[in-house]
Amino acid sequence: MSERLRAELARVARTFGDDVTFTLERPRDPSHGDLATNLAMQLARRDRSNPRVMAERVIAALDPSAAMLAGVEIAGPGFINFRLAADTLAQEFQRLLSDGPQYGRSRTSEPRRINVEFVSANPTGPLHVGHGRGAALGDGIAALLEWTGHEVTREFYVNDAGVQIARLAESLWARVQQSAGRPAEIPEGGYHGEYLKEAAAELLQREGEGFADLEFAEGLARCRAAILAIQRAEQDGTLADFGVRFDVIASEQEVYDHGEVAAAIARLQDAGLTFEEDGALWLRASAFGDDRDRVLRKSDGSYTYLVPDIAYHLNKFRRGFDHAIDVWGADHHGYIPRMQAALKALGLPDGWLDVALVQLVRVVRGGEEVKMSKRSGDFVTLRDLYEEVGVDAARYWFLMRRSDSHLVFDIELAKSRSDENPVFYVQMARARMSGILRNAGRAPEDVTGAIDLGVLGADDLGLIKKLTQFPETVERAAREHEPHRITTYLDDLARMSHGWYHTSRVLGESPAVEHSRLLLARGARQVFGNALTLLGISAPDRM
RNA sequence: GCGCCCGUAGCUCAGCUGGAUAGAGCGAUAGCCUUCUAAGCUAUUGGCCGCAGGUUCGAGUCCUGCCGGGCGCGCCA
Repeated sequence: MSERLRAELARVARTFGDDVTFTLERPRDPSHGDLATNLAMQLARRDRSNPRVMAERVIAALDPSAAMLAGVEIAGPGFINFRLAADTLAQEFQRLLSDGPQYGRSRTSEPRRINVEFVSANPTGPLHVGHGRGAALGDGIAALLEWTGHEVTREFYVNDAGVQIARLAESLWARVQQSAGRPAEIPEGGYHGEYLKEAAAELLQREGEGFADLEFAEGLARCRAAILAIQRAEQDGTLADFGVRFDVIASEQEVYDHGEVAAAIARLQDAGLTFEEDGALWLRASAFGDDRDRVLRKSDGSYTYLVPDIAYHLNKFRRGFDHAIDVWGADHHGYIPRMQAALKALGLPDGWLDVALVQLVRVVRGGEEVKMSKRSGDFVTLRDLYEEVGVDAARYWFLMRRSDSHLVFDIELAKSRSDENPVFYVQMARARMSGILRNAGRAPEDVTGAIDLGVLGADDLGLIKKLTQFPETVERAAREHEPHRITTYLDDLARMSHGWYHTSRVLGESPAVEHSRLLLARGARQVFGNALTLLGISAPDRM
């Protein structure tokens, strides 16, 4: 809605010189008009002149018809406040109705191919609550980017080549031996979980008793493949039931097998970015923004975790992505500088990789914290969580807060059917809109025609304005990679909708009012639905 | 010790590339409503935006130092 005015202001700004940035925003106080700019103050700052005088010059240069303006005034220290032509709001609302499920989508002027990598959990156990937050965030960021016109690939990276998976295979082999009635011990640093006993029993049943008689190397290799398949299937199932699907599952082992790890090392060496010391090979990371240099190849000849990770990111770059976003747990933040240093050293564009961090989640039941201990058994898996509170509540909750703030997940509250539960509150607001249309005996898409703002009151108009802010909210959330802006918007919209529901009767009003309010109910229902869909949350017509 | 994140109302948190008088929910207090779905509305209460400087016409927002909390600082992943 503000784009034409912004363009016109930009044109005027250029006539005063081309290096001026300005904002155009909705003032908090409605008496300040529909939109306000600080352009005159920015120009005055540069020229050391009087902002109010500058504002007059800006206004004189402005073409009111180009921006559909009904009023312009100078206010405060030099703001220019604009009032839009009365039918601007009605026009935008009609666009909401005609765009329907597409409302809120936009086409960026710079569409990019973007890879969003998230969850990427080790295949050594079930996904926990923290992975859930990463899943909701990554999927939310991906959806936002799609909504604004980017081409997005959702990717999951499996660390299937490290020592963790080797320990897991050894542990499983030990369980197989035990199942076959032979003495065997879980190795040092191995996995003691019950699920390995079950996996061992299954394996013996499927492969026959002779499986336990295999030679150690062969048995281990098959245990490794078996446990990897089991864990991957388990994680994929958990994510699929959570509504998250990946386009690409990338494997660390394949990065090795395809020679990419060796190639990455060679490339770093050829570029003179490495040196040898104490029998190890080091990366000169400190020359590229890291605090210190980092080991690439240990003195025992094996690689550190960093190397396949570098190779993997090069692989993503080679696949033609203009931009990559990684979602990591906040406990890995110390890893960012060395990754960025390596990519910079290899000549990737600045800013190519963006790392979004998710803070850990504290789970609370009632008032009591649920301790996350694998040993004690009251460990809450992601599946446990959403089977108890529902996928909708879980996804909404994970996205309610900025990802870099700590999140308190209150299971009792997320389960409750009350207005204290934000998810319920939002879904209820939409269900009420559906209810109005249902009582009117009208399908939403059959409520058509023009809205008449003249017959409506302040609550109606406030709600309409909020609805028409949805597209800019999506754009901003996408630009900042911040899905929580959508939940915050939904919460505001729900509050306004519940208020409207009580003050503004629809059915039984005069035909003109009833018609316009039915249109409003349809529009509100649409925006709620679009926003919830974007976040992967259902939008039921009845609660 | 060094680095990163956080610090906003009693609690949980928003706060738009620096903008006009810092907001919401919950809680508390008072009243209203009893409904197109019961979880609704209004008012009141509540803030040295961690502290101290600085930059700016203007700072919750940017810079510096300090305080408090979390996390990370391995030839682990």
